[in-house]
Formats: sequence, C-alpha cells, structure tokens
Amino acid sequence: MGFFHHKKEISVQTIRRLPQYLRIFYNLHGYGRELVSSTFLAQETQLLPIVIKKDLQAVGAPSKLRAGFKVAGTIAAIEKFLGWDNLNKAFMVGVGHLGSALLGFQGFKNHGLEIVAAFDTHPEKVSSEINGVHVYHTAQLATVIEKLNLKIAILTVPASAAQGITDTLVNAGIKAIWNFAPVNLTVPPDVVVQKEDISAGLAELCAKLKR
Amino acid sequence: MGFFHHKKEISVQTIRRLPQYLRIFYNLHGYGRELVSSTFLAQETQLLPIVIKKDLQAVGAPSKLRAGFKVAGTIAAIEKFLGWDNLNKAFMVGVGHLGSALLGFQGFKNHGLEIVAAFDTHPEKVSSEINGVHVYHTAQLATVIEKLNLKIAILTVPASAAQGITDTLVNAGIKAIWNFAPVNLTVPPDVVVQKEDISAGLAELCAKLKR
DNA sequence: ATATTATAGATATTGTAATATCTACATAAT
DNA sequence: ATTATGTAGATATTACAATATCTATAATAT
Repeated sequence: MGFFHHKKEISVQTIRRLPQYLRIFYNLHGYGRELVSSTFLAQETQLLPIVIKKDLQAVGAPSKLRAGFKVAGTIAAIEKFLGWDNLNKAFMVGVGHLGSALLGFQGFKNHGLEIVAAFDTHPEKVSSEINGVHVYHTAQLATVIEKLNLKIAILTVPASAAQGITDTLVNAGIKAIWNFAPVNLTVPPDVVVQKEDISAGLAELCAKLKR
Repeated sequence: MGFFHHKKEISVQTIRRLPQYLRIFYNLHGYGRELVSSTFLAQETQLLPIVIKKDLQAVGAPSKLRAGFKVAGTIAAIEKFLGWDNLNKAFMVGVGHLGSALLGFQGFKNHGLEIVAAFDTHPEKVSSEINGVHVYHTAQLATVIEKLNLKIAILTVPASAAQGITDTLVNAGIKAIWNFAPVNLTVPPDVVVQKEDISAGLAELCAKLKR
C-alpha cells in the first residue's frame, strides 16, 4: 500500500530482554547445541514462549519450523542488532566505588564495550592504573577524547558534578552517555543518555515485600 | 457498590519513579520549600506533569488545591509506601568488585536498608571488615542470619554460585533477595526476588545509539 | 505410508500505562 | 468585588505491550 516501509519499531522491553537471551545462547553454543525452542527458553528465563518468539522474530533471528531457533544465527542477529559485534571505545568519568567496580567487570568486552580510559580529579588516583585502565585528570577530558577517538561515556561521578562534566562531553562530541549519577542530564537532542538508577530496583523489591 | 474494596494496585513503573521524586523532595525540603507543583517537578524530571500527579496521588501524597503537593507530607507518604521509614537489616553475599562497591554506597540508610553483615568464601576476605561491615564465611550464613535477625539478602556472587546460595537463604527463612547475579533464581512463591541486570541498560543505550 | 506432535509464524484479543481533556477551585491581579 | 490564572482532581481516550488463538509444517512415532 504505502511507499514508505515503516520499519517496525522494537520495544524497549524487548531490547532489555535481549542480553538475557544472549547469555543463554552463548551457553548453548558452548555445549554445541544448534537449535533451541521457545518453550525451552521459557523455562530458562521464566518468560512466556510467545514473548520469546516475538522478541527473537523482531531482531530477525533465524529459525527452523517445528525445530526451534538456530543458536549461532540468533547470537549473530542479537549482537548485530545491538552493535555488539564490534567494539566501541568507551571511557569512564569518576572512579569511586562504583566506577572501579565497573572497571573490574570484564564482561563488557562481550557487550561491545572496550573501556580504554578513565578520568578523576583526586590526585592520588590521577596517573594510576585501575584494572589496567589509565586514569587521567578530568581536566584532560577533551584532549584525550579526541586523541583516543572515544565514543561512549560512562558517568560515575557525584550528582553535583554530573551536569558540568556532561557539558564538557557534549562539547567534545560525545553522542552516548551511560549515566549512573542520580541526576537528569540536560543534553542536545542528538545525544543519547541512558540513566541507571539502582534505587528504582530497591523500591520495586520493597514494594513487593510490603504486599 | 462491592463489599470488597479492592485497593488499587500501583504499577511497577510508578514504583520505580518514586525514588527519583524522593530525592527531589529531600532537596526541596532542605531549601525550606513547603509546596511544589507537578509542573515544576516535570521540568526537574523530564516527565509529564500528569504522570507525576497520578504517581503522587497513587501513594496518597497530600496536596493543596491550586498550590501543589506538600513537600514534607509527600516525603512521608513515599517513605511509608516503600517501607523506607524504618530500617531493615540487610546483608550481602559475595564481596567482589560489585559487592564492595555497594557496601561503600552509604545512601542505603536513606532507603530503609542497613547492611550489617557480609559473606564470602575467600580466606583473605573472611573475618575482615569492608567499609565497617564484618565479613563472615559463607558456611555461617544460616547461623548468622538467625543470630542477627536478618531479613533482606543482597546477592552479588558469581552466576555459578547463585542458585545454591539462594537455596540456603530460603531454608534460613529469608523472604527478600536483591539479585545482582545474571541468573534467574528459582524460589518458593512467598519469596520475593528483585533481579538487576546491568547489561539491559547497556542494550538500551546501544539500541538508541544505532537508530 | 499414515498419524501424531511440537513448533514457528500469523492474526486477534486483552489489559494497562500513558496521555489528553475536562472540572472545580483557590490564589493573585485588576 | 471581579476577573484571570494555575493547579489538583476526575474522567475519557489512546497506544502499545502482553497474551491468546489459530494455522501450516516438519520431524517423529506407529
């Protein structure tokens, strides 16, 4: 009918479930499994088979009728959809408790993220290495971003510093910010911000507990 | 009409927004502000005024017509709804990178959570103190839970250990588990599990970035 | 060969959160 | 006093994710 083929938008919920599928598919691949059905995945994930079917269909996962989804092909489809099939250079601003914990998490390489630099203002941290990542002074942000061709910022600074640093990042051309500071950042429309709020999960737990 | 007054269920999304409101209301309270309108809050949070109105109405926040919501009263209402008006004794199992980062986060006391014990199996960690919290050997879980009357478990162990420890926790009578391990835990229906998955947020960021 | 079954795939339905619209009213301005 | 305005509160509508149902088919069992 229409000339404009509006590519079906994939829901945020689906996107958030993809890493879970990916982990399971990695395992299955390790065991040499070639096909897996949505009913099997449903048991693993405690989701409904139909949810899984639709999620995997949405990212174009290959399947065999009456047999299940192809393990290797589905891994490739999810990784491609998320852009996790090649590494983006990321850096971390703020290496306090949370920051250094994230630096210690090696799993990011499986998630398309290579953390190649960190920034902080504390003299005892600047010029040190944390988990193999060099810590620069925050004042050097703009120059290092350009020199190392960095793309994704992970923001783990105190709330009070977050917006100021964000402005610096935006001026330096950063287009993606993963924000762990408990603040709503103001950025231009072409900059993507993903906010994480650990207390949201705790609130959910407490509310469930009171019922 | 009906005799059964079915208390209106509050949505998960609303619950997850409550901590954000709470932070802003704490600030306003600190500045001595007594009333705040949903339109003001909308600017702060980048949400729509109507969403905020309905969220606050849902938890019974007091308001003054044509003036806004009462700051002190709303704080009390949210805290009461979440059970954050008195402290629950929590403990942490697994003190690796993430575990010790969470132990270092002092904000939990504002969230009704007092972490009073930690557990690990590594000999160099057992019997030490991390951020003022004593680390026991995981083998002592059941006895310490009973002795200290612990209620909420924070699970920050590797995926492979998570289900085994969960079984121990359930046997010890724990009813709430905040799960940071990338596994779906199997528990009896009366046990509440809140799963956190950091890669879900990263997936969301990457998907937005590719658009 | 034939029948059975488990599955992907397609379509239809439902439930619910988000959003829009309307109403009443307290405050402030004129 | 009178009018204008900004707000909570109530109701109506919309959008969309979750769920249910149906269909075709390939593998398996008989």
